[in-house]
Amino acid sequence: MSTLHLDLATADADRLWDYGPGFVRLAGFAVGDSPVVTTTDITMVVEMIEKADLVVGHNVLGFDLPALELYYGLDLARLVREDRVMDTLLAARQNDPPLSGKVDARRYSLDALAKRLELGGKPAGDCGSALKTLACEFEGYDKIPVDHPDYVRYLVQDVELVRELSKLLVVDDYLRREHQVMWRLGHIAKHGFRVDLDLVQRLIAERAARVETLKKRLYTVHGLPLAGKKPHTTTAGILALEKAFIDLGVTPPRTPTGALATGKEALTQLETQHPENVGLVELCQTLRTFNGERSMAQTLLENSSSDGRVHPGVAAVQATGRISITDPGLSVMGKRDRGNICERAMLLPDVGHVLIGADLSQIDARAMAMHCQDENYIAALAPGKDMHDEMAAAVFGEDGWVRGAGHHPRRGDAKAITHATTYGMGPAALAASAGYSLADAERQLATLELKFPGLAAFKKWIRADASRQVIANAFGRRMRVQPGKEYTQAPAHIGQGTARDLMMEGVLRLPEWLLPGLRAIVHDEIVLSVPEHRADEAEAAVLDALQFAYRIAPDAASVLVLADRSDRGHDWADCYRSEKKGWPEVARDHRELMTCTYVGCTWHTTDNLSQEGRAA
DNA sequence: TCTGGACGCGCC
DNA sequence: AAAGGGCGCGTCCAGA
Repeated sequence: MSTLHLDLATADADRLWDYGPGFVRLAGFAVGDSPVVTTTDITMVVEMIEKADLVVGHNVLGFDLPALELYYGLDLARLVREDRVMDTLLAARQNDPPLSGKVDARRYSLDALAKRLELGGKPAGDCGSALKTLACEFEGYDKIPVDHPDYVRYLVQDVELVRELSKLLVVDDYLRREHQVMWRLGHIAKHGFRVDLDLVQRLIAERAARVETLKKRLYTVHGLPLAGKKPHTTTAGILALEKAFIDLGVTPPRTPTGALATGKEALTQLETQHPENVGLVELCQTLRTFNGERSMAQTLLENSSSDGRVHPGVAAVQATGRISITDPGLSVMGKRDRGNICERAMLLPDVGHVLIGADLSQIDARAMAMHCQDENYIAALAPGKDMHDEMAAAVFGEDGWVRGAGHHPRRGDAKAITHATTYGMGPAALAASAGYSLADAERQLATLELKFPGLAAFKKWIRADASRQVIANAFGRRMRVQPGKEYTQAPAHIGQGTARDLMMEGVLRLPEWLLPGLRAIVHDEIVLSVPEHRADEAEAAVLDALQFAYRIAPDAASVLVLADRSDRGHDWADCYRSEKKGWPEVARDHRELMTCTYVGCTWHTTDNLSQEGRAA
């Protein structure tokens, strides 16, 4: 068995996808326990990799091997298919999972791991690491002489660290599966998402104009400063705003920490409390409009490569294992709001392609059902049933609901309660968010416990289990729970983490010809760009992959995983035109009209039309 | 000049 | 005793 430990020295890592030849500058490798070799003969290293039984490296699946695939034709698909890659970054996260939040964001670098495991750290320079120091000195990672002794020493040390680290990491079945998963998701970064740069430019200009108007209004009417991107959140702006509120006869709203509250909630509350105060209502509305201004178009532009595409980062860094897509953050693009769902119109299928998509139905609830094995809960998720109707019937009774003839009148309330219970929401918060009395909220949560005893028992068990700090989901993903937060985090991690792995099960079941078309994963949704003439076939394949029955143990009851497909789109927003029937502008056909007569259309507004006509 | 925290927006 | 989870990004500010 020959194991090759690998690390590359490259130009700026951010430019992996568009730097061009010369990106990989120096390779360091060690076979087994033999000394580390460094070389600029990258072709030779690729040949060594293809001969090795196992290639080991830190983030090799996310960086080094894709670089060698892109620039040197490495057959990465084969390496992964034959289980010949071991990524110590993936392994480290499974071995020692991260807490939620940002606290653990820097715990998994090779440096940090080496320090934590006492493998001997790296000497730090002026700019941080030794490598950064060199990059500073020579003004660019791609300007460091490849024979610089510090550069070579750094690379040698990294390969040695990888080798030592790999000896300490446990490889389990989940980790092996995770390598397959992350290789597949790697196609999202590799191929990128095509951007409508003309539309991006137009939206940037329109936003700038709107922001200017808002700033001027706050300046002339309320005496706020004009400087800054958000004057009302600067020190001077806050002072002026406090004065404006007092002048308008109200006490300035506060956040829990005592700062001036300028958020949606506080402003809406002020408006409802003082509807007759015209000046105040105007101020609140202006501030809310300002808060709502986002710069997604700017972000897309800044992350676009020279190929006219964004190549986002894709990683499983979250405490639950959920997939983060960043730079740009595709998972946080507009969807629910009429005002910003058209952000997705900036993302396009490849030329000659259409975008297709599907989302998993109530996947968090199904994940909970699998784990808790509650008969009633599983029954509520049976095919043909509407889960929220069933939950409504369980909590509120069946009065006023005729099965098969429309939804339960309190379906919407039940939806919130189901969500609340999975995440451990208490009666007070439920009452506040849903507008119930405390007693009603208490009764509803209690009813839920009675009707779904298995669910209640499971939550109790997993909370206790979390006292060991690390819990595992049905697939074997290990998830860290913060001590003290077991009550809410433990069930939530199971719901989210298993939902994630069910989606990844679907990704693993996708036929390989679809992988180059992968464009985004948004937790329970998957988006692909496929050739228009193969769209039927692709949609069938995606639904087939995403839908299956799953049992968490040989003797457990199986639960179905079901998916709904979205529309074929000529841009990403276009995929939701039937889901958002009331918003005609979601459809690309509508957006291409010169003008429209729909009241409330967020595309054909007078502001937009006055720019230069939207339908170019 | 850079970085981390706070805040507030958005997504699931 | 009570307890809503997980994120990314832009902006501003304080502190190094």
